[in-house]
Amino acid sequence: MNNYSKQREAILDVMKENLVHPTAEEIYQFVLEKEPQISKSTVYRNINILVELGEIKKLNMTVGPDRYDYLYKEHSHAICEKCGNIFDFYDDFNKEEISKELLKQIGNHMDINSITIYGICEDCKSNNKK
Amino acid sequence: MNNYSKQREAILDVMKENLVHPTAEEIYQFVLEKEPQISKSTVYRNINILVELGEIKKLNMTVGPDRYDYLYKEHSHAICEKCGNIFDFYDDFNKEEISKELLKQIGNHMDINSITIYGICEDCKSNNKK
DNA sequence: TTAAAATTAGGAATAATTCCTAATTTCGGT
DNA sequence: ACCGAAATTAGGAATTATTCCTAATTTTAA
Repeated sequence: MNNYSKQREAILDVMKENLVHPTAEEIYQFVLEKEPQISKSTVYRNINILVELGEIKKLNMTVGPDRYDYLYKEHSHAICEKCGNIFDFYDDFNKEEISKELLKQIGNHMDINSITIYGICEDCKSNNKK
Repeated sequence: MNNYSKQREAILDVMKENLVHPTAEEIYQFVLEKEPQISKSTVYRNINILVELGEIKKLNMTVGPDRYDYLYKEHSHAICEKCGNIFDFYDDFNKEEISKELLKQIGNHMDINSITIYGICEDCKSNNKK
């Protein structure tokens, strides 16, 4: 795993150009413009490889399909569990500190990749159509 | 939405008895023992209702299907992105404080439901079969 | 330049979840 | 307790999201 291919390049380019947390399907649609013959399985396979390589990040959604993010700059995410909106969040609270706290509590080291906050956003609170 | 049904009751009971973060399929299997005629769609529908009612929490997984948790006591989760292991995490770092920070950054209120940490656990680090 | 290894397109297969419908259960008012 | 309206159910079909399979093509590295 890790040979060059213009398809994988195009997918990474799309991620760099679109900082909008696209779904796999949306990435596929964007990439089609650059590589009209690309197949969806290639998109999925390469997304997974790029996640594995740490080039992009998978955002685990409560609502709808998972989303992906290119980390041009280290940040975390706050996700609305109702509408799926994602708010970028530049950590002031510190991973190292939380990491130490976590270690104390679960008696287990963990390499922290990200901290995600799940909640209900302002709009969903006011448009409360429950 | 919100009439009594023994099926929904049984699902909530299962969640209270099994503090193991089951998947929807696992919940279905557990509930079958109490309600042998229950259908899977009923399980899915009621899981969603219980999440909506705030009785149980949905855990958004990186690997495998999503999991659910009954919050017998308020806590957060640290999830291994490789093996899917979930570590319960009793917040010492304070939601209120993070909430204020978030507000400053994204200029938007949000009711924080949970904070989830994603990373790679000790075991996956050492058994590094990448 | 060439053989091995990796990647691809395209579509089939699988997994997870939601939707549909007619029958049953629950609820609220009397 | 009875009755009509509203909610819920079982069962299965349908949909959505993702992975897997295969033969052909591309990339790599000697």
